[in-house]
Amino acid sequence: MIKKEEVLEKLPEMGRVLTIEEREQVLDEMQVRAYRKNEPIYSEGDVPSHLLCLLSGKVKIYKDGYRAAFAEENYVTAAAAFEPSVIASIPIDLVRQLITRNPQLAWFFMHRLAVALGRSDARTVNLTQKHIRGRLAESILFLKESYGTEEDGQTLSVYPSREDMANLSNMTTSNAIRTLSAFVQEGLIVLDGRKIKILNEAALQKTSRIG
Amino acid sequence: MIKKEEVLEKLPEMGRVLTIEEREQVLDEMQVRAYRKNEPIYSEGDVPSHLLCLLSGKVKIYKDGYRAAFAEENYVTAAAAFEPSVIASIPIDLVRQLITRNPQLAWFFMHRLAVALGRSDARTVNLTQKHIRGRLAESILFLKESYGTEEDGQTLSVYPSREDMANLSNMTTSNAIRTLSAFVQEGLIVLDGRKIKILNEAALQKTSRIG
DNA sequence: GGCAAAAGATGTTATTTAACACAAAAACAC
DNA sequence: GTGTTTTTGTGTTAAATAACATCTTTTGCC
Repeated sequence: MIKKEEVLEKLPEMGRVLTIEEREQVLDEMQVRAYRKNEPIYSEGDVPSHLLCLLSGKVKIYKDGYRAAFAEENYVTAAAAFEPSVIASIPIDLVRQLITRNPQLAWFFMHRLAVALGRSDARTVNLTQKHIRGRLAESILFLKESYGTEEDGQTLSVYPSREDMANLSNMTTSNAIRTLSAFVQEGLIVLDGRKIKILNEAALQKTSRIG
Repeated sequence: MIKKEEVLEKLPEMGRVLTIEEREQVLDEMQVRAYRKNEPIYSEGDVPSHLLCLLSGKVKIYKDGYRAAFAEENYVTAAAAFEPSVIASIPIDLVRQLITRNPQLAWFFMHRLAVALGRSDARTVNLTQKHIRGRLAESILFLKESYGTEEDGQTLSVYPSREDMANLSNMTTSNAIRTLSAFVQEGLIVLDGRKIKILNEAALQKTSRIG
């Protein structure tokens, strides 16, 4: 069982800009739920009525998470737990209320949306302007930035399948396998099953830029 | 000379959510300026200190406009007037103040950012999953949606060069020229210099989907 | 008008990447 | 364990698209 009091501490940056009373209200109306591995969280076409916050675990989102509720569109993607995960859901009406009363929260979300928009545009450039090697190198670096590494500081702490890597980098699974092998040959990375260990990050960054 | 009073009327949806006093303040601090054709508006690396609103004319933006100021990043793109244009610039500090006091304005911007993020993601899919014909067809339809048509309801009211079409669709100029010609052969469009007249929008939409 | 520069058009070739076929290995079920 | 499915790996072929060369037409400028 998850204690709600512990949850708000984890609501990453959002909790910080809330007043005591607002926190109370969030705790009151929020639902917290655990998901098993591969359990669906939302499906394409669903109406987003809650702001979803991933508290722990990992989720495979096919496009995005918190965007749909604000755009007042339905989900165009689906999401499922990638490993056992805990998710808090806050009714979007409450979020709207809070934003109305707390301008700092409004800035918080605007800022995140604007940053996400910049990233999305950068990703478009990455996927359209770079060749296979550059795209795959970028994906590996992206995974490191997003999820970090194990204690050695080199091994990614996510273990994506070759197919996942292919989807992330917009290429066929065959080409992801082949190109990963090439990176191993060149001493950029080491593979151990699905574990990816970065040996030469500088060279990987260079590959991401020039292919 | 442009009268400021006339300007606020034109600030598209933003003006609507402002109170009388807020409008006064915007009018007071806002600068309005005309740009000649091809005159640069901002350059890559500039620090965005104002919210820019295009009042009339057309601007060629290489990536986006109002995003950078909220993301608190510098411009990663450049923009120039595509034809004679008028632009209002509102200090971002004032916008921040207004948002703090007027929650509706916060919602307005959040909504737009969220919608733009959805579009950006859709564009990524468009450019990565579709083949040349699909991408070019989509670009033509996009231009119709964004800028509309002349009185005949068929001729686009923008006149992009072949190179512009190529950049928009992520292909070489040669291929843009060739594919546009193919569309003419197939009776989808008619070309007259840079004018593009849509003859068969349904078929164009089908081409955009299936290539 | 006449020249220079830019834009448009078209054909040929080279490269990249997807598609496909198949085999080996690993994960999973019973 | 044994059979089954999924994932991974590798080679071959075919398709899409970029790169390049060349020519024509249009545009802008003096």
